[in-house]
Amino acid sequence: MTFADTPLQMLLRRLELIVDLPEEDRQAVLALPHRTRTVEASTYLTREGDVPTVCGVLGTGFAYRQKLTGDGVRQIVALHIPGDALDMQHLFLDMADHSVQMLTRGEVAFIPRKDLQELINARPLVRQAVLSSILVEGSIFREWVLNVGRRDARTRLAHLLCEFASRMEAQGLSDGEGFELPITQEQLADAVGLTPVHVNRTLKSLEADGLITRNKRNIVFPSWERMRDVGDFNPRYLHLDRQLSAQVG
Amino acid sequence: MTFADTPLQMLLRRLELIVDLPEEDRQAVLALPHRTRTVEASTYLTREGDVPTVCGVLGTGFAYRQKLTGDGVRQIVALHIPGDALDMQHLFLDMADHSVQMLTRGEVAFIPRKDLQELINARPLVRQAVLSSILVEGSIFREWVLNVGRRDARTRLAHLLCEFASRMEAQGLSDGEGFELPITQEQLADAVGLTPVHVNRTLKSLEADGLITRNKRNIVFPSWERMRDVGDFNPRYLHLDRQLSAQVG
DNA sequence: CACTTGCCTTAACTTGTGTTATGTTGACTC
DNA sequence: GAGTCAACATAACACAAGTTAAGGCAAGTG
Repeated sequence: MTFADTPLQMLLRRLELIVDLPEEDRQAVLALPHRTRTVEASTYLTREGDVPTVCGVLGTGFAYRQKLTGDGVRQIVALHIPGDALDMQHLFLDMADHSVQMLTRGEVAFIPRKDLQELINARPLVRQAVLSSILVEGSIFREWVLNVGRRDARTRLAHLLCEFASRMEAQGLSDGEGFELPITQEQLADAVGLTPVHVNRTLKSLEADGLITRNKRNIVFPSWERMRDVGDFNPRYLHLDRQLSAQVG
Repeated sequence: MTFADTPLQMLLRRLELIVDLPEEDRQAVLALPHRTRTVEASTYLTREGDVPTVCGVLGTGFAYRQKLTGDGVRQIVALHIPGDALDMQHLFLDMADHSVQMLTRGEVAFIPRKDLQELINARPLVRQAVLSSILVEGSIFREWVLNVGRRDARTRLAHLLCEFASRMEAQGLSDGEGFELPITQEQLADAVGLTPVHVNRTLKSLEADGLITRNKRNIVFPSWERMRDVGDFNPRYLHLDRQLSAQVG
């Protein structure tokens, strides 16, 4: 685990989880114009209604996407970990339909959208990798609809924790069973469509049943298998296996 | 409204809602190899776990995407109307993470996935249109997470009806205020994450308040404005305005 | 025409989650 | 080291939505 990687290196690593890239493509990704900045927790990277001009890439720290109902009730619709691109979802759209906000302080590389568009236009394999990762995000949104629509509080929370752990591990950011979930219970509630009070009850119940151990915001699964069962978690929708049959040409 | 259009013509119309295409690109879309078939209601077009090889395009009729929890509870994660492509979401993925099923009988053109991939590789503007439509679908998924996670039954149902009406109108399939929603209350329940009984209660309450008029499965909004308010509906997330700033090059 | 079937409707009762409110803890500040 | 603040914790109560069950109705079918 090399936490010293630059955001673009993190992005490249992510893309190479999807497709093998020739050296020339790898260099082209790393050569993308960008400026890297450290941003504080709760900084907005994109606001609903904005015209997207840059695409942020998370090097360190965490972020989330959120939407609001007409009377200001929040729903978090995605959580992002280092290596995630934060504005691919707006890559070809004229106006942001949701906001992106930092969950923690972190390092973000901002790539002009135009350069990213040009890169994927010029390089079919990079394009395939980027498009695949966009589609995987779509798959995660669908799973969230299912999670919020059809699972009870306990299952829903466990599912979210499993997803987070899986993704961290796939990106090489988890050393096994434990991980830090740097999120308040209120934010957690907004991610699973519950109230903070009920999230608290439910976390305590998971803990009482020995399914998780908490120490501040550090969470450990004593048994992955049991968590997987309780959370009705099947990682298929994360498409973590390398994409093969989709090869271009 | 020309209902006699072929599925590919419907698809082309959809793409041209997003970007203007030169004649050459239009011909290329229409020349995509395909076979068109009439399929019965509840036919599966894709099953979770399938390896995607074709991409269906709806010419007539309606379809939906669904996922199941581990104990078989269903959540419908998308509704599709004529002109929608039904497997763009799997265009670069190796395995289907959800199922696609016909809601009604309808005409579907099946395009080999490979040919579609080649088309968008070869033609930047077609690519931009297809990618935009994939991103718009992603935006709709996010709105569904918000809808199911944070809105009460009444608002949630009204929102779904507004979305459906808007999309039908954008595709030129609605003659104004009324439309047919060819869906059972049970399916509606699975789309909004409620029980059929509660959907029934809620529809009746909307009807009692004069917000909708029902006649079999035909629904009329006496006042769009009031429905929009009750459903907390802002069509921004549908990105119905033509995409301009995203022009390639 | 009786029979089935799928869908809609309604009612009585239950429950998971929301609401409101108060208290506790630990970190930070002046 | 008293004061402030954000986050977590807990309890009592309320209610929106779930559950179960039964009846109605229209469209098919033999």
